[in-house]
Amino acid sequence: MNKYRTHNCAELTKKNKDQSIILSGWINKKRDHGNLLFIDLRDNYGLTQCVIDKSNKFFKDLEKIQLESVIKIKGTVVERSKETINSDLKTGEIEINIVSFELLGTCKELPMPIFSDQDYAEEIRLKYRFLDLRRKKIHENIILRSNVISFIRNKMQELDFLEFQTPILTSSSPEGARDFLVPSRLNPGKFYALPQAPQQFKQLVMVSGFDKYFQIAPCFRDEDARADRSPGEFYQLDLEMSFVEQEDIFNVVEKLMVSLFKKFSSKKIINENFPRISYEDSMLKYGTDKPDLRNPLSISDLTNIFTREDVKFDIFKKLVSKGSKVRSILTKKTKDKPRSFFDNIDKWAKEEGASGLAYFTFEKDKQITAKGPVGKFFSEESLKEIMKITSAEVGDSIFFACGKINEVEKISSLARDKIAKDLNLINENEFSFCWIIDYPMFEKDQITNKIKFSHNPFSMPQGDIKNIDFKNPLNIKAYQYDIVCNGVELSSGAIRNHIPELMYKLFSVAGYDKKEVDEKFKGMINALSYGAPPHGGIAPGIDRIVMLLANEKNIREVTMFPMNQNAQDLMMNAPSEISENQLKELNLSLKKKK
RNA sequence: GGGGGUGUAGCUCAGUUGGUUAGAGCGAUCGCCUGUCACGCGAUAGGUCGCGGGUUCGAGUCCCGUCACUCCCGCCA
Repeated sequence: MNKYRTHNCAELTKKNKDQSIILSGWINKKRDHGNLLFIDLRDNYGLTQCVIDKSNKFFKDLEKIQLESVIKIKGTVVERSKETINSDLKTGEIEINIVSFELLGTCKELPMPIFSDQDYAEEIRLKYRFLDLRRKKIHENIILRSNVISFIRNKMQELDFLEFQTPILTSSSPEGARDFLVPSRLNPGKFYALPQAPQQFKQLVMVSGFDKYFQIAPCFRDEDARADRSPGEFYQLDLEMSFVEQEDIFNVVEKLMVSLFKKFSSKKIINENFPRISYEDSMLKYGTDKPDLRNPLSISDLTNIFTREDVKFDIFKKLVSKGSKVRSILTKKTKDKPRSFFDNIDKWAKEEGASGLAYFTFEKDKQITAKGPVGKFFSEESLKEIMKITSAEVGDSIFFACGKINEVEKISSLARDKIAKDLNLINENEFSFCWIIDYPMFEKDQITNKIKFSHNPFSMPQGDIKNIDFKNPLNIKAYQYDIVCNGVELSSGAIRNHIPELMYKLFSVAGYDKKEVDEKFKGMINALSYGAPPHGGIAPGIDRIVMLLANEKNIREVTMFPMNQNAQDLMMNAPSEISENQLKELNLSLKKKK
C-alpha cells in the first residue's frame, strides 16, 4: 500500500463492502445532478463509480474539475441497490462514497474527447498520442501487443532459442530497401546504416555456434508507408536455426503461430498444417504471392482460347498474338445477378487503371451460350473449352482481363478480392495460413532488363549444388519461403547459402564480381569460410501479427507512437533541423534550398 | 515521383441551383437539478469555411494554383 491507492479501479466488489479505500485515476466522466455528483474514475485496469453530495465540503471543488484530470479519492465502498447495479462494469455492484479528494494532475481543455468511440483526425491523434492512448480500443490493442510479445518470448525460450541483441549501428548494404544513414563523427565522410533486418548478424550468430537464435528485432527501412506498413521502423520476430532443412523451420513456426493465434483470438484457424503453395502456382491461381485463402475464387489462364479460329473477340486476340495473357475469374451461380453487379466490377477495374474486365454468363437453351456484352464472340465449342478449363457450370459467370503478364496478374488478383467482397464470400471469423515456397532465385529487372536477386541474395538455391544451371538463372529456385495469413504477408525466410564459392557464383550472375562481394559483404563471406553450419530462419512481422489479432486494418492502431505517412512524429517533432555546430562536428554541410 | 479522397466552431459533421446574419450534436463557461452510468433542462461564448488567386453585383458553394492529412500505385531483397 502506498499513499496513492489501496486498490486499482477494477478490483473492488461487494466483498470490499464498508472498507475505507483510496483510489487514484483519471476522471473519465462526470454526471452532475446539482446536489449529487457521480464520477467515473479510470485507470489502466478499469472504471469505478464514485459519488459525492452537497453535504460534503469537497463537493463544489470536485464539481468544477475538468475531465481527464488525475485525482486521488478517499472513500468507503458501498454496495449498490439492486436497481442501480451496472452490469457492464466489473465494479458495477459497488460504488465509492467519497470522503475527500486530492487533485494530482490538472488537465487543460481537451483537444479531443477521450471517452468516446468517435473517430477523429489522425493528425490530432498523433499529435496528442498520450491522450489517444488512453482511449479504450487502442489502449487494449497496445496491451495485446505487449502480451503477444511476452507470449512469443516464453514460447521461444521453451523451444530452446536464445535471445540476443544485435547492433543498431551497422553498415549500409547495397541490396534491398533504402537505408537510414547515420553520419560518423569519428570517421568523417563515413556513415553507419540502421539495419533493415539483423540478417547478416543472425547468420553470424549461427556461425558462432549458438544453434538457435531469436530476437524481437527493430528493423529500419527508408521506404514509403502504407496502411499496413509503418514508415521507417517496425518489429520482427527474427529467428535462425542451425542444421535445419526447410521443414524444420516450418514445424517451429507453425507450432508458434497456431498456439499464438489460438491464445489471442477466438477466430478459427482453417489449417493447422499450413498448406504449401509454390510461388508459380500462387501467381497463376491468385495473381499474387500473398493470397487470401479464405477467398474461394480462383484464377484460370485462358490465353489459348484467344488463339482459336472460332473466337472472334478481336481486341483480346490481337493482344494475345503480341504476347499478352488472358486470365479469368469464375463466380458460381451468378446468372441472376443484376447487370449493375457486372458493370460495377468493370467500372472498378477501370478505376484501378486496367482496361476493364470483360464478362459473360454461361447459359443453356438448346446449346451453350454466353450472355453478356461480349458473349456473341464465342462459339459453343470455345465456351465448352472454357468451362472445362475453369470447371464452370451453366449459370456461372466469368470475368476476364487481358494484358502483359504482370499487369494481368495484378488486376486479376485485385479483382479476385473485389468480387469476393461484393459477393460476401469471405468469412471474417477465420484465419487461413499458407506457405508460399519455391521462390525463384533471380528475376529480370523490368526497366534495365538485367538479372537481379528476386529476394534474399543469401538464400540457398535448390537442387544439387554441383549441377546448378547457371546458364538459365531464371530457372533457379531458392529455398525461400513466405508465410501468409488472410492475404497478409507475415514474414519471409530462407535456408541460407553457407558456401562461399556458391555465393560468389550467384552474386556474379547478379552482376557483382568477387571483389565487390568481398567489399560489400566482407564480414559475412569471411565468416562463412571458417566452418559455417547449414542454417536457415524466418522473421515474422510482429506489427502485422498484432494487426490480425486485434482485427485492425491500420498498423498505427497497434503501434504506440507511430509516425505519420510522411515519416514525421507529430508529437516529438521528428525529424527536426539540427544546429550548425552539430553539422560541423559531423563534417556535413547542407545543400542550400532553392 | 504519380493517382484518388478529405479539409467548415476545441471535436464529429450538415450546409440545396452561387443569394440576407454559416448551422447541429458533443465539449467549454454560467444557471437549475439527489440515483446517474452517453444523466436531464436552460442560457452564453466560440468561425481567416486549409491557404492564395480568379470569375461574379454577390463565393463555404464555380475555376486555377498551393498546402496538410489519408488511401492506393511506384518503392518495400
